[in-house]
Amino acid sequence: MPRDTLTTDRIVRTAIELLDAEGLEGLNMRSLGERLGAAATAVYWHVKNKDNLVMLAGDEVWNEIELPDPETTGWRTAATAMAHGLYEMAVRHPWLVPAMGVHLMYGPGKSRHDDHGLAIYEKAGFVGADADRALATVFMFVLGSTLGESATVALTRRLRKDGGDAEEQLRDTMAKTGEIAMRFPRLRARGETFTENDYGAAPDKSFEYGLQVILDGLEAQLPGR
Amino acid sequence: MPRDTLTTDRIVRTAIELLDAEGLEGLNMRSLGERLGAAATAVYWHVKNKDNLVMLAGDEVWNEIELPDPETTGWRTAATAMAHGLYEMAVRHPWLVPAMGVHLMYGPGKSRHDDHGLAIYEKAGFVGADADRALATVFMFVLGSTLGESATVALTRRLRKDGGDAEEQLRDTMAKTGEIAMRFPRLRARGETFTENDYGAAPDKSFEYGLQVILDGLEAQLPGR
DNA sequence: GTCGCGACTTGAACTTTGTGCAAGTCCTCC
DNA sequence: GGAGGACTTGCACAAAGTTCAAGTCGCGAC
Repeated sequence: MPRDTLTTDRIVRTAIELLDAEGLEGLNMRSLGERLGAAATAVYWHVKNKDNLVMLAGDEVWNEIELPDPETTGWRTAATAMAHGLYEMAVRHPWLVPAMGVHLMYGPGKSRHDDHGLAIYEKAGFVGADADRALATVFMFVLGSTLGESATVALTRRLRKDGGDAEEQLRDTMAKTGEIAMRFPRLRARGETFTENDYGAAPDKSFEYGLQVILDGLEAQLPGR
Repeated sequence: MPRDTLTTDRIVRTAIELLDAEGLEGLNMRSLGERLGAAATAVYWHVKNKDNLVMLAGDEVWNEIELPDPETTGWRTAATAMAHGLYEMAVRHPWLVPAMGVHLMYGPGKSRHDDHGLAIYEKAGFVGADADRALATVFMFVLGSTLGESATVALTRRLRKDGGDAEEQLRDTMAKTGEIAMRFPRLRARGETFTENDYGAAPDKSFEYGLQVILDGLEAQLPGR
């Protein structure tokens, strides 16, 4: 029986927990070590450095996404399901998309996902590089859509940490946003319908709308109508 | 004649320069101070803290985007131009999109851009919340599309800073990526066409493809055909 | 069994960086 | 010319990433 030792796997899983709870800038090696019941620096034997750890974590989470079979449901249903799977995963791990802008993510997890995505669009009738482009179109849209959510999560976390006045500061931020918006006619027109959770409530509907519009557009590209 | 004093404006412009040159994690208050010819902490009189500075910078850059007039060119041309403007701006400032995932960006610059975007889609025939959704669809796609570029820039900068072996490490990274890809049938099939600058060359074409597909999809939503 | 070696862990220490603070300097207005 | 506010500075501290030399543990060879 080997000594109760750290493994890269356990480190990555714990890092993901910490990232989910504390965000990208909340993750630090000391608390990671504490959570693992080890010295902070013990991690460095298993993982090159923090950037590397984030990359490992940022690949691992792609494994959470279920891969629907396009044979049984049709490609469009499968594509929708996969887009939703990605969206929900990215919202569950709000550090992922920002991290993808700083570290090139690649690895078995993302590759598994990409490969299946290609399968779906090839099944739809896209050939060669067109399948890549179709996949990328949906993909980039989904990732972009989660940016706002990530920022909101990060903001509320920061406010909560700053002190008890999270509510007040959030209201303050919203007020300033609104005030600026008033200077622009179309934004002002919307301001009258605005509620403070505009950033929190709208995205879901907007995401679904955009996704279906994009799939419409892709469908129109297919040769067989 | 007032003393040659710092202004928020000059601070923000210098911060943008530094962000462009060194990236999000390369920006630090000491070198910013040095560049400004002032003590690092002098900045704190004008700006609350670093996060705040990044938010100011992250709003300012939106002013670089030209706003095409949909009356003279037609909405679709205008929408395409605006999407390109945003894409190029985001590539010029590769720290922007990652930062948008961590800080809620808002301010006069982004508002100006958003307002004009709404004008274009309203001109196209989208009414009320549909204009917001149409704009958001294109928008999120563009932002998502720049993520990969941002990451590549950040990676090469990190490699260059680590030492002279940037080339070697980049090749190493690519090799590992390829090796993993080999385990998945569709990725492997592509691997044979792969060149090392796959990440650098493909995006442009892919972006244009996706953008036009999305505009097709949006056009199909319009009542008057 | 014990010796040795490689796998793994630890604690101390160094460095970088964000930021608060008290003291300073400069300008303007009375 | 003095008072007060606008702005700047240097010092100092704390948080966090990382290195390193010195451990400790367990297994296989003799």
